[in-house]
Amino acid sequence: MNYKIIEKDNKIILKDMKNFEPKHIFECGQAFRWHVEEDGSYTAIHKGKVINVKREGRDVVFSNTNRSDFENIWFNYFDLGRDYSKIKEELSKDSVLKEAIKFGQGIRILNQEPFEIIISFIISANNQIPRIKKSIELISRSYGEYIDTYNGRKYFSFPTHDILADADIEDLEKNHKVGYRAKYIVNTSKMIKQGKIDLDSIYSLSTAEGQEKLKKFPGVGPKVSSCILLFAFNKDNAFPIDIWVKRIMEYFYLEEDTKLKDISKFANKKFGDLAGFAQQYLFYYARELGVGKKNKR
DNA sequence: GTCCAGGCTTTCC
DNA sequence: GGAAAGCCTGGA
Repeated sequence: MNYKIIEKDNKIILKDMKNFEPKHIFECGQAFRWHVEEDGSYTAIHKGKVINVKREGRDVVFSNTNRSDFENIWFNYFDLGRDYSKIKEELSKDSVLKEAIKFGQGIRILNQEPFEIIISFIISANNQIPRIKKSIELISRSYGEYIDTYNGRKYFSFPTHDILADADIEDLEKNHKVGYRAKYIVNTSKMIKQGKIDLDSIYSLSTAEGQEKLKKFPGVGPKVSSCILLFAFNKDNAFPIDIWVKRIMEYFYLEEDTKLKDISKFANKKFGDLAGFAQQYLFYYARELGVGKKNKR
């Protein structure tokens, strides 16, 4: 890797770390549990550990952690084994991506926990990011376990599929603000609890095969399954098409009202194995620009 | 078999 | 009042 690791005072510091910008990573819509602190750092919980991340000049500082957890948990979570300079160089051959990467140069794709991501993206359908975050927080507080307090804020683990399989649908719907998605959450959790679909088996499947399997869950369609594959199962060629990506793809590459399947085919052909990374740069770019609002018919 | 319209909870702008 | 990281159902 292109950086040096220093450990001190319950912190891990990566010196001269490139391609790592907390704002880009945590606000490109892939993760919903990162809380921004007053000093611009971000705090979240993953695998029963609370961590705080901050960029300080040329370095990135990880607080409330140690060498062992960093190597065993966070190295993989933050995708630190991957060469993002190479990915950006390859994608920059396309002029649109070259511009998009200027906006979100510090984006990385996190490796998150499958069950939490499945439920999070079921909630994301026809929803807004602030509200998605709120629902996930409420669910964790009610059904997860208290783990730690950091900077005055309590952190709770995301509940297991066994817990959510037995949750009350009306309680989720009303008190946790997920609305009609509540039954999808409970029924998906039940399918996993009953062993109808083995999540671990998806790691070794192709993207297309994994997508077919995930779409068996209620509330999971083409877009949500693509997100799950990209953000939890390491499928780099998955290309989730939400309203923003649809707009920006039509704006720069295709005509308006292109069918989702055709956008998908185009993206896979154009970006190939890097489609997932391209999607993240494009999504961030589209939202920064507000593409589509001005472009709308 | 594919395609498409309409409905869905609630919050945010 | 419209839109929001869409999906499900029913009918053509």
